[in-house]
Amino acid sequence: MSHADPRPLYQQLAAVLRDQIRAGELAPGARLPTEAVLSQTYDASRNTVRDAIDVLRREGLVESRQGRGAWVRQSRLAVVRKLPERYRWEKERARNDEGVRATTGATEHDTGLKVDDLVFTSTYDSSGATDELAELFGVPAGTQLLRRSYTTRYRDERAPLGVSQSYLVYAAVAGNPDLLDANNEPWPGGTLHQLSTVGIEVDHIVDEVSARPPSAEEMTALGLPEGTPVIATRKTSFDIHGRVVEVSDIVQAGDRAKIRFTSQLNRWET
Amino acid sequence: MSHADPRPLYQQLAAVLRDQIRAGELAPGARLPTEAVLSQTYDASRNTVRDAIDVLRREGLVESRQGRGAWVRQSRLAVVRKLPERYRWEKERARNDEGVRATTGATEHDTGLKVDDLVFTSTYDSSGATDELAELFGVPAGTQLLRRSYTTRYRDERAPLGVSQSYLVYAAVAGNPDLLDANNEPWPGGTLHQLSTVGIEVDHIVDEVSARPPSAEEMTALGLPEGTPVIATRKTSFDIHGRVVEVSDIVQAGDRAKIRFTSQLNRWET
DNA sequence: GAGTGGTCTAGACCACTGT
DNA sequence: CAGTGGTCTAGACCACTCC
Repeated sequence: MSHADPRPLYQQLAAVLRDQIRAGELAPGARLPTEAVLSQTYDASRNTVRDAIDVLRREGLVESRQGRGAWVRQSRLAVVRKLPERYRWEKERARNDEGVRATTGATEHDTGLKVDDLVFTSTYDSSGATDELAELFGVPAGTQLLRRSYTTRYRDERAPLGVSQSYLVYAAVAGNPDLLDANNEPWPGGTLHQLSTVGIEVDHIVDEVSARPPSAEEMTALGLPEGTPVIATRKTSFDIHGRVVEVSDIVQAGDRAKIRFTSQLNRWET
Repeated sequence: MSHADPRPLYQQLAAVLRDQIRAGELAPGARLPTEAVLSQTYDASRNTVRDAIDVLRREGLVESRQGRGAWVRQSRLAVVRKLPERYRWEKERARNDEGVRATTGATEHDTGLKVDDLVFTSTYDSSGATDELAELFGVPAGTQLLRRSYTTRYRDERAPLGVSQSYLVYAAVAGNPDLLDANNEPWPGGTLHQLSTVGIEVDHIVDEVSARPPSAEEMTALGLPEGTPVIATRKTSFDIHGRVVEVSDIVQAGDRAKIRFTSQLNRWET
């Protein structure tokens, strides 16, 4: 590489490879030269070559697999959450005929995929409210909550698209014992219909979206390649009296999730 | 470290430090032991210690500064974009008295900060529409577009909070020459008022949000610490005739931006 | 100048993948 | 088995910060 270039060697090498990828010389899916070859080609130690490839991995451009090699990453299919359309559709559907509800799910609405392509798993348990959740729900800390944990994944893949945990005040939903049993999932009509069975109508939902690096646990749980961030959404549902009735924390692989918000504006008076 | 543990040494060491951070033994802002000390303490080579710290850097838990040391990261102040409230407020404000408009800006609405705390810079130029933009605007590829580039930063900080590029069809806004000059920024009343001066009323805005690792360029431009993702938003504004009138690409540091979207639902009939 | 993290080397062995 | 990337070492020098 160049001695005039003030950047360290591994960054120069990363830039060379990055340029080749951007130019299409190394197309998505193409295999990179082996570390040994790069080491010889650019007269750098193998560790330096590895540092360069690390840079590209963290940028999400390259993925390597032990014993096999390194490849230019393909962009993956993303699931789009469309708000507020999705929630409006869910609420409408919660009041529809039961047969219709059973055949089609909320995630299908987002992805256009058939129900058969996706696998849900759910587990239920209960826990005392943390200070944070207690304040949101307006109940004393330690109040019993129903916690529902979900994962969604493509049938043909090991790693889930996302994991979520949903919290409800136990006493508020205990009026319908069916809601306390994970075996009733997936519930036809979804959460908005579940809540309607105990007399709760949701008025508005607030989604707070942020991006961050995955924790070590999330990285393995979601099967994230090095450098992929997660999109974390805190979803809070309010009933028609302004009370918080559900809180969900949703974590999705950043490269597989998009969120599309539509803001409808009022017309100016003419 | 332990020989029974199947994880590699650097991951074990990362886990030890991570646990100390989570437990608060290493509080936010606290300095980590030096690499030399860690190397001796855990009987690992300095490179292995560095690998462990790398893991924590990528998780956003640790930040190191050359010649000084490594610290547990403090969470930074985040800017919250509140939708659709912000757009509704902008549109309302676009029709208000000029004096009111000058004193308060859209970002202040989001952050609660005073105008003085934030610095905007803007540059204007024009470019031919790419295929992608041409299709969005419904014009032939190559049609002249006005491109406006913005950065926002805190007055006391070097690195910007975010950068954005906004595209308008040149011919559509040329009716008001003031709109073609960056010296008129910040425009009182914002973009929605700018558009109103050439007879355009915006009907709805679509924000498509995704998270990804920063490119090398974005990392330096935004001064991102290792491991921080960016939130990329494609904002598309439609006028009351359904035409696309503005397209913006907004890139924000992931640890400094949140988006809060409220979905208002229709009431069920009783 | 002493101490810190950043870069780089040469070489070793391991874990996993393919033939 | 050979070839690949993953881990680890010991040591060197550099760039930067602080005293």
